[in-house]
Amino acid sequence: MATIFHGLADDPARARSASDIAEHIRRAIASGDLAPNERLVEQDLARDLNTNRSVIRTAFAHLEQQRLLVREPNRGVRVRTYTALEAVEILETRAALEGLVARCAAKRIDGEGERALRGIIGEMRACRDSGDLLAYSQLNTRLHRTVLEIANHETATMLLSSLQSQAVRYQFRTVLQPGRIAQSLGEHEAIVQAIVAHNEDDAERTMRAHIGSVAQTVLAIGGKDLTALKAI
Amino acid sequence: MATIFHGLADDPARARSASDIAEHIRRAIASGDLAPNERLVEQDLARDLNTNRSVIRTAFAHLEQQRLLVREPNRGVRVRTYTALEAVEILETRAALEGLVARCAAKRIDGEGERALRGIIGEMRACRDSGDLLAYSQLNTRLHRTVLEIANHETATMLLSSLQSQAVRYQFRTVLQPGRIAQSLGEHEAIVQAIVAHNEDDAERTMRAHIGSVAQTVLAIGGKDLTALKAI
DNA sequence: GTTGCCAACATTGTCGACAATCATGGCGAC
DNA sequence: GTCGCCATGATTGTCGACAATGTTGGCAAC
Repeated sequence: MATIFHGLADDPARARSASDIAEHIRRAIASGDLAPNERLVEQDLARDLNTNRSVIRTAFAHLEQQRLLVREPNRGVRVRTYTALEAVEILETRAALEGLVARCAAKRIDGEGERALRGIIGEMRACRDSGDLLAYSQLNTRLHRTVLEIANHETATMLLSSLQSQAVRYQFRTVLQPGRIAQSLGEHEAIVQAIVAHNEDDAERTMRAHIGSVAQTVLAIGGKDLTALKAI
Repeated sequence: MATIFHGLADDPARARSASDIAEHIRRAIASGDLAPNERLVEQDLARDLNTNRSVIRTAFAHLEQQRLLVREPNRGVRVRTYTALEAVEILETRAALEGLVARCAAKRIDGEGERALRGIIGEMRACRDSGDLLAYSQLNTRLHRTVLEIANHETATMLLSSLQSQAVRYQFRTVLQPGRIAQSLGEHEAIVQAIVAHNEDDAERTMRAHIGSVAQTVLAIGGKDLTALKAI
């Protein structure tokens, strides 16, 4: 049997911790090296990754809790399959949670946070003008993370990161079609405007509208080939 | 050293699986037998619960992901402490998620679901008249669970159960003060009415108002002695 | 040809032993 | 008397071996 981790088993000599292994497997799932429903055998992974079964087992335990793997008793674990329905569910849930976060951010925003948000919006506008989609996508991630920091809502942050880790099962390709960038920027501007104005209702509403818009785009592009939850 | 699980180590001969052990520890935390910040030693638990360290370790891995335990590298795990701030966060997050769930329930409700919800409301009214607080509290749990089933939203259900498992850290005492039961019933009636009318906006709004009301009650009663997230 | 049983195999679950790491307390130097 | 170092002990992290379990394939009976 060929190794499961083709080129991924780099530096076979180095020992790795359980969380390293878990991250490794997560990437393998994200990149498609591990197919949905594929079975993972503890002994094989231990050999391929130059470690032992205990480490693999604890890594599995973590990934199992993050719903990336499913365990069948006495039969080991499989890569969890995802459905289009589930993609929609994840986006709906993100909308609810990010709405809450935006609301908290609007409540707590201060001068420093306002400067940070306005700075990112400024850079986004530059990207729109230069047409740099990749940079825009990164700014997008940064904007959402900044809102999370301003909100300072540990519980929501944790749940959102859990959703994010499930989203690795989608291929990350940029969803930014021509035209979408302008719409996305407009939505982001509305969100920031509401937050800096301490307008909690508008903050939640615009954030939810934004993620709803992303969902529409994803579904329109994706169909069965669901791509890119990343660029929100 | 005395055993950590006083009377809890019932039937010391029976072997338990990792998930049994995890449930055991969860109860111990909920009941207060394990104090916040208390350190858990793998060897001791393995002895007290008549099992071995491997089982304890996998149980720890699960509880750690549920944020009931925190691990310090090479120092083992502790019972996670919770703060009043976190209690508020959990309620806020529940409100956001249950609002989403209520919305989905309003979208999908059918004749069978309507009968179930109306049945529960009927029983609740009987409890109000008879003053049976305990039965009311159980109906309350059943109502929320039924709404979850109608909504059929796996992702939100999972996140909510994760929040619930964190809430075990609060003492379960009934929060139903005299007078609160009438208010609670009114809120539940409004939620059910919105759901069966397929009114998604109202469903979300009333559910969020309801949980907000619970939060107020909990905070008013609790203060530092936060009790009873259960009776919502 | 089909069905049912049995044996061999593959894989997970369990367990104890050893190694690595961190905290604690004593001892001596200053 | 206080500070810093070192030895000791306690606990987690790692590892390999064995037991339990489920699966697969072959063989025989019908």
